[in-house]
Amino acid sequence: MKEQKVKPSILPGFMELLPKDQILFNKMMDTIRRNYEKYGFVPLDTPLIEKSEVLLAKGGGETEKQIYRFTKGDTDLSLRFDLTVPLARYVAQHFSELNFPFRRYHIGKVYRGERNQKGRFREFYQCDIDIIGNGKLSIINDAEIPSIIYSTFKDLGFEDFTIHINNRKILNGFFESVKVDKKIEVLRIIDKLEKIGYDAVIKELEEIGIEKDSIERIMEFIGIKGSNDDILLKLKELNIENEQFLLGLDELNKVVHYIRCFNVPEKNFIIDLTIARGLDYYTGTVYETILNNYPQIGSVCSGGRYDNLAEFYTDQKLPGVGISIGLTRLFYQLREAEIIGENASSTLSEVLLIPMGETLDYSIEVANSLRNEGIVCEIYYEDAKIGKKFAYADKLNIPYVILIGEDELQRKMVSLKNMSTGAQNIIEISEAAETIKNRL
RNA sequence: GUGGAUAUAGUUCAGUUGGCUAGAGCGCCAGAUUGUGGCUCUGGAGGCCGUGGGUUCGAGCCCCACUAUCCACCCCA
Repeated sequence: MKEQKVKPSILPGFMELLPKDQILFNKMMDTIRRNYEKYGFVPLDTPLIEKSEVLLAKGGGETEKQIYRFTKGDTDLSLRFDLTVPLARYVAQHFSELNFPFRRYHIGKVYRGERNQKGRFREFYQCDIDIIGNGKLSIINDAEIPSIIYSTFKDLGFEDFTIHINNRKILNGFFESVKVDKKIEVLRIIDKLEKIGYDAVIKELEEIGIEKDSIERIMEFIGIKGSNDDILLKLKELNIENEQFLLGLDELNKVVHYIRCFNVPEKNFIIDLTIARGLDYYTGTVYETILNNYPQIGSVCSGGRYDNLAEFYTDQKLPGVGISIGLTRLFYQLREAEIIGENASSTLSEVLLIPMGETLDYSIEVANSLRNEGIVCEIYYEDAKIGKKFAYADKLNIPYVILIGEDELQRKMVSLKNMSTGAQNIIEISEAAETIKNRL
């Protein structure tokens, strides 16, 4: 009788990686963290689980349906579905102990119980930065955010990407000026322009009952193209007298000005009147970042300005601006597109030490010396044929092997083998360390 | 929540109009004179063919139900 085994599997929508991918993933996360810290953001970590009353304070259908919610005893618990709501709670709770503007970054997992789909996960990492002001927050912050995006994606190894920038006030003001009241619906539709195309947008606008005349003006408006200065000029020349519109245009002018001060190249950011962001809490500047060689991936980093972060937890007026990188999705899609992962290694080890015969004591001594030099190494302790030990180094892509037998022990030296060239010679430990450190 | 597909070895997939003991690649294990990996060769392990019912002399294949997974819409990172 065979024992019945439990099938090893994880829930759909949860991603776990093999070592070679996890190493890449962690490198990306380190790069993002380093960039966030470079701009003076402080780290924050909050519980994965929050009280349901806290997470659900805002109410509203879509997110609420996606929340993982359960009870333990009498406690009503929920898994966080983003990092912004916990931030709001945190800032409201510790308001008196924090210094404003509060600049924090937060890298962590969030949970959404959605129907499964390609590139969509139920558990995924978000890498957020937000700047929260007490009462007010300078528009220059809105310009610094793209600078951080630029620096980060540059460091991640991308050259050709564009940060699309828009301002909700301009959109809202414009809609008011053409007498459109279904602003949120219209925003959602024009946000889809890139995806569904010009004609489909018109069709959808007709379907929700927008006047032909208004549709024409909307399409004309979102069709405004050109350089950043061109667009700013064209917007001004629309001569719209709406207060919101003019406020938004003024903000956008300042944002563009200061982005240039931050030395973000002109080719890496563009005013794009079609991006709106679905989320209804954005009130000013909004961002989306597109990798130009892979537009099908969609936005890899998005965010914007909001008026009041923590209105459900405090009377304090806390405006903020922030962005989020969906690292899990970004990584997944980069790997799917075979942009990364080509020559990935399955280990961090730079060298494998293979002891032969009674040389373990000496081998450990060698490993100690190498590690003191900052070299990542491991020793193969198991009893096996030498061929199997070399095969281990080979399969893990460990670039060097150090072979330690009786001969090496006697001479207090090591045999260093370069696994890609096959070259091998007996040298001093210090010389081996130098060789390994100097590779590439 | 709505719509559409799929389910065979660890994995990716074959499997003819229903017919003998269900196959292949990759991976895994072992070997090809025991101080040398990749390449090659030889051998081996590994399957309730998603689950339950039905049709049939006979079902991996046909029918029904269930379950699971995937894809798209909605929404989002």
